[in-house]
Amino acid sequence: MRLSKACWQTYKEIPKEAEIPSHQLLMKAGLLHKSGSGIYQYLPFALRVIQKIENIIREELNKIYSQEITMSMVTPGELWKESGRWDLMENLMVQFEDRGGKDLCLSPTNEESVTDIFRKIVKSYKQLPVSLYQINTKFRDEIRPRFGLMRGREFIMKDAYTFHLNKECMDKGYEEMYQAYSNIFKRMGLDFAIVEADAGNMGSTDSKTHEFQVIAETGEDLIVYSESSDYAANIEKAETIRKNLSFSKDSEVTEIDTPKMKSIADVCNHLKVDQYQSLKSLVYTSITDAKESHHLVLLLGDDELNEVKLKNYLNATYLVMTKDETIKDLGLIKGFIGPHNCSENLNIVYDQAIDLDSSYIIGANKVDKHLKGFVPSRNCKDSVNQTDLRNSKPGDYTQCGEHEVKIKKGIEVGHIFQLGDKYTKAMSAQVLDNNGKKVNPLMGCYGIGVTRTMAAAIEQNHDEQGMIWPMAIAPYQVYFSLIGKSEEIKKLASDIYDSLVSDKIEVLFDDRGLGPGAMFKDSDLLGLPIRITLGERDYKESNLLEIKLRKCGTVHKVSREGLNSKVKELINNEL
RNA sequence: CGGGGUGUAGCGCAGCCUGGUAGCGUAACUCGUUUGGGACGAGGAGGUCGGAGGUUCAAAUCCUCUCACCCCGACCA
Repeated sequence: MRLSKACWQTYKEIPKEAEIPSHQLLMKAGLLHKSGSGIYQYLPFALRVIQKIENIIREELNKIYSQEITMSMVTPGELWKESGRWDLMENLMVQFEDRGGKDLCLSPTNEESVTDIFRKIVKSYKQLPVSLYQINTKFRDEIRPRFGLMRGREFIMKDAYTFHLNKECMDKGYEEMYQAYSNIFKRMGLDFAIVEADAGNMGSTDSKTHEFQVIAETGEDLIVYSESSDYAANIEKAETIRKNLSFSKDSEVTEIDTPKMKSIADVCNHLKVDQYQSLKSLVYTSITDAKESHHLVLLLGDDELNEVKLKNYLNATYLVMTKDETIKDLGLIKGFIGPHNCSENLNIVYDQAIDLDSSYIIGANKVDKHLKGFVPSRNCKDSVNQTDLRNSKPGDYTQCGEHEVKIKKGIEVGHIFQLGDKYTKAMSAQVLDNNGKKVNPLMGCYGIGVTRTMAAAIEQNHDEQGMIWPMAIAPYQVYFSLIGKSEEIKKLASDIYDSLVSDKIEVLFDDRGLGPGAMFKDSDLLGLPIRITLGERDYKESNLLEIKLRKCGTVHKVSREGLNSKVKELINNEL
């Protein structure tokens, strides 16, 4: 592409709404325009990146015999009513009626559509497994779109679906997809982690699910991992253990004065003990099947509650912190809440890290009083419920107790799930097995956020000057700038450009005649991996062109004859 | 949806408190001079001040309503 013919404009200033590097740089470098909240236009260079990402995905999925299809973006409401998600997802889905009053929606995902296709075609176990995918636009009316492409309402997603006769087959399909995903992100040149994840509403709790996380400072997810083993999990899911805590056991419970000390830090400082010698008492209200119940959640004083774990443990539809007035009604004093002698309307849950036979400082349920020497196994009337509810922390150990964990941030770009028979059952998709018996096949579903991956690649790879694209997904491989204005040098540059193109090198030729500074700034901002400069003055002296690598700044001087092979070598090194 | 904020030229901002000629930087345009890290000079162009209503002789500025967008939370590729 010749820049003199391109529709491209960079900017010196960043639109104020852009807060994170990927959004700022995509706007500044003229790759993206905003159309509305969470809705963007992909300009030519962005589209090239998107297409490269898509093609890598296609190649890897085709290898595992997944077949590409395209499902309609607008789907009939009927399908969603069949699966029961029409009402469930009404906040996320844009729903509307056609002129005849029939319900329609913009697809936020396509389990229903694909199951509908499947049940119309597949009737026999001999046709299984089936693997289908599509890459197209999704619309989710997110509660709060933000961070540019990171959480748009309209976005491009690859969604794949597999159908299997039994669990064994589903596991095999899952494993293939896991491998394909690993290959996809490897080929894109991204630093990523594969982590155990929480299934959310998507699957049953025992089904496998993993997330693919691009490692980046601006990531919204926390990844718990160990360097000495292959353990990695999203913090929502991670179960790790604390080590080297020494507890004591007091012989009796005594009340102590703690005037105006409402926080654990205050009380423990006052008593000169470590915070884990106390119990943190949190009151939560869960709603399950429209029934409300209240829970007192106990954690070691320096631990934090993981709400996802609590929600899963309680099998709750919603979970909120209990309102102040309800806390009062339950006979609790905020700031001095504790598990001793409290209301029978409260369900008490202990975190796994608590040693039930040791003594702790707890709130006394009296103003300005705490209790010392509370031992759960001794001082609780009823049997004690205990489960893992805390957030993992750096310095914890994996379950086996051998590997210390750390935490880093990631951006979720891919997620693979085992769905089981949820949709095939709801939508009566059945095949005959080898006994002639009707069975509901098991499903897996697998997503990659294409546009989010583009943003994540920038989050991971940029500097003060601009973006730094990995070779495999760069809009072009080479930025070729010409400094000079004589007719001879222009002719030479044009010939070089033509020869690069005919050698199948993706080159962006800056023939706009700008000053060198402006060209270099644009080049660094756009972040193509390789920059070639033909400078009239230098070339007359030395007959050499300059090759500079965006990522490391390395410079090579090459002759016109050696240029193409050197560039090809550099490209192949990075692919 | 709750809390906070912002809307003035393509982009970034000032002006608003204390009402009275619509301003700066940058980009874009023309002419000339420039070519290895966002060149310089000169000239011109660009605005329903988010929208509606109100107060006033007079509103970007004060009042009311409204819309859009951004940030913090629940959601997710």
